[in-house]
This record gives sequence, C-alpha cells and structure tokens, in this order.
Amino acid sequence: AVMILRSRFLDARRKRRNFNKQATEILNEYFYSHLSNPYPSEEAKEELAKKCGITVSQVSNWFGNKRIRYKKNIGKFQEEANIYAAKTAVTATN
Amino acid sequence: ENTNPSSSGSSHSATKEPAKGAAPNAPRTRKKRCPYSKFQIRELEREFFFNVYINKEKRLQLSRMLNLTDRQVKIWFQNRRMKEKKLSRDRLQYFSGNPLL
DNA sequence: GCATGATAAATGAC
DNA sequence: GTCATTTATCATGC
Repeated sequence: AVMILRSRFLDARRKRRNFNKQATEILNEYFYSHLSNPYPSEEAKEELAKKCGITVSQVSNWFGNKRIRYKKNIGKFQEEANIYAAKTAVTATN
Repeated sequence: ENTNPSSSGSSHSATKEPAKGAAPNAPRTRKKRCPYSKFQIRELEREFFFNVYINKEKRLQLSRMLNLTDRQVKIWFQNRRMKEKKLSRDRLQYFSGNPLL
C-alpha cells in the first residue's frame, strides 16, 4: 500500500493542473505591481502560497516562468499588464 | 541519440568556451541546455545511489565514460542533491497534510 | 495548436 | 559546498 502511494506521488509531480483563476489573479497582481523587481522574498512567497492555496515551490515556479516569458515577449502581456496596473493603482491610493 | 557537442572531439580538451583565442570580446554565450541521454542518466543515478557526494577520481572516470565534462558531472550531482532535498520536502508536506492513509 | 505548470541543464551569488 | 535563478524542454490542459 505504501509503495502504491509512493509511486503515485512520484509520477504525480508532473501531472500538471492549472491554478484556479483566483490564485492566478493574486500572482499576477503581485507580479505587475512589482514589475521593476518581480522577485518576492521568501516571506512574500509563503504569504502568496497561503493566499493562493499552493506550495512555495509552485509560487517560485510561477514567478520563474512568468519572468522569462514576460521578458521574452513583452508585447503579448501588454494588455494584461495594463489591466493589473489599473487594478493595483486603485488599491494603492487607499 | 545523444549528440553531445561538448565531447565530440577525440581530444580530451577542457571544453570551456568555444573560440576564445581570436575574439577579444567575451560574449560569454551561455551554454545551451542539452538534455542527457537515458544511458547517461542511468549511470549518473547509479553512482548517486552509492554516494551522494562524488570524489574527483570517480568524477573524471564518469565524465570520460559518458562523454561529459567533469564540470557537467559535478553540476549534475549538485542539482541531483537539490532534487533529492525537494523530494523530501514534498514528501513530508504530502504525508503530513493528508490523513487519508 | 499554443498556454501553462513542472522539471532538467547551466550559471552565479555567497 | 548550498541555493535561487535562468533557460530550454517536457508533459499536460483545453
């Protein structure tokens, strides 16, 4: 029984599942509000992980992928950037 | 299967950076990531099973056998140790957060 | 068919 | 040595 669970755990690592929309919103909000330095500290990662319902490693993966894919094609993310920029601008004034 | 450019030559050169003598500029082109073959992974894993830390002697021996540089073998062991640590962390979190077993 | 999350080589800080 | 990271690749979702 333990072996079954163990093997299932091992090959379940790469069974990808998309994050829910709320988690993606939180991550994008942080990313675009820290676009000049999108490197959350370990504490920030833990907080994001808790709010998103994912692990710290998943947060690191998300930011790693986001940074390079954003850098590689800024134009593709321009619309998305504007959306979250406006969203955080409202909360920043409060 | 594995067309490794790092050791395609018959010589045992250090294989550091390509074309450095004629270029005064050092663009320092990052080495392209090239996935290792199944055979290379098997042998690396086999040695990792015996000892997580590999000594210089076995490292050179392995690098010659697998057509990799000793630096590549060294870095592989470093990354492999990090992977093992992460697996342990995930295991702990997995079994602690689930009363299903 | 790409978007997306996870993993595998490779680098650099320390 | 560890470890966060960059980059390409892999595997899956849809």
